[in-house]
Amino acid sequence: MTAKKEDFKKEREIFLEHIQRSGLRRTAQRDLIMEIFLRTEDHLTSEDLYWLVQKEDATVGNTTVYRTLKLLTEAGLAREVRFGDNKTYYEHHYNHEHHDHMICTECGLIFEFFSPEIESLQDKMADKLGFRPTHHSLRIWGLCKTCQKVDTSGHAVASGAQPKVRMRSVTGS
Amino acid sequence: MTAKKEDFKKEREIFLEHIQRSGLRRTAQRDLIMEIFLRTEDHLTSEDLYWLVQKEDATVGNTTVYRTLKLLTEAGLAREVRFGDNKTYYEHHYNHEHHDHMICTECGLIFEFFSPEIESLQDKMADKLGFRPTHHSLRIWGLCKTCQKVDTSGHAVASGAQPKVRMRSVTGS
DNA sequence: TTGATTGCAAAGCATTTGCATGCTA
DNA sequence: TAGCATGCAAATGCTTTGCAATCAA
Repeated sequence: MTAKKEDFKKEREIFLEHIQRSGLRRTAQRDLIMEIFLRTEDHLTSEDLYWLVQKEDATVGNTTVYRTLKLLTEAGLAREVRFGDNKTYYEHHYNHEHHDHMICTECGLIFEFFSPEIESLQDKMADKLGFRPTHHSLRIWGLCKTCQKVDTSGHAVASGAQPKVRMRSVTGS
Repeated sequence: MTAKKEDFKKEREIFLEHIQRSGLRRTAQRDLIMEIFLRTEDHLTSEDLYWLVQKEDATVGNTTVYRTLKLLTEAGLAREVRFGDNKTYYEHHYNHEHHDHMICTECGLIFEFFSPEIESLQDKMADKLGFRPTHHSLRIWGLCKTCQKVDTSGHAVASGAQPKVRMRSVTGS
């Protein structure tokens, strides 16, 4: 989709605009946190982001990262996702079409996928119940290709649900 | 499905069996908590259940309810569900077919529904990604029939996402 | 009698809030 | 200069754990 080397020009613009419209102020911390968030194509928690920010500016506080992630969410650049481990993850939202997630319970790998058929069936179900849907969340847990092999023959190579690598999206079917 | 007045004979049996197999002990508290859980057809948090238990035996502690819900889950009688408000809800699991949820963001009403088509499409997607699914969760948020009407004309009659009423399941399509 | 169970209080964990200080606009 | 932003520490809300006393088997 965004074929050019991602420069996040539009994203920055959106963030600054949101800040101005809300009567807020642009600060070095917010800039830095946004930059690092934008260049990290991953599902990350506030703490994950905090440590990334720490590497570049150790004076930035935990709280500011939390608050800035909320801001990014309000601005439409980020989206909160939960995967059942009682943590809030954030993913890119701007220019990222709606999608669902598959989560490998062994290595923590997260796939994004999209199925128009599933979407339309969901709407059909809601309609049948007289329900007006605003948003939804579909998550499928299981074992990814790699962990299936490893899991049957012995111990996993990389376990612990830490990696949180984001695979390229798959659209189907 | 279970047409007769629910007596939960089988459920009790399962719980006791699980306790024995695990080398655990049957206690008055566990019995009481199980009974109240079984007779409450609802999605409830540990705290919800705690207060119901309090009404019948005020000496039972919070912690015991937590621990017993875990036990009930292990035994296969309960299942944990999360609706995004950072609380863990429990629903009946034994003899309750797999289903998904629609959650009214206005009144907290929870619908259960099941769509074999959606299920099979999910499996298809997983298969395409070489993913072996173990479980999944589909939740749709929005406004129920009642809250749609109320919401457009003025204030909601019953708001606050508290009721947590469980509607009869709907299967489709 | 033994060791699991209980209930209290305290600890954990992720997240939020209060507040004095610092800094944008 | 006004008042929003920051970062620390403390508070929160849900859940889990430590532990001495209790109780089932």
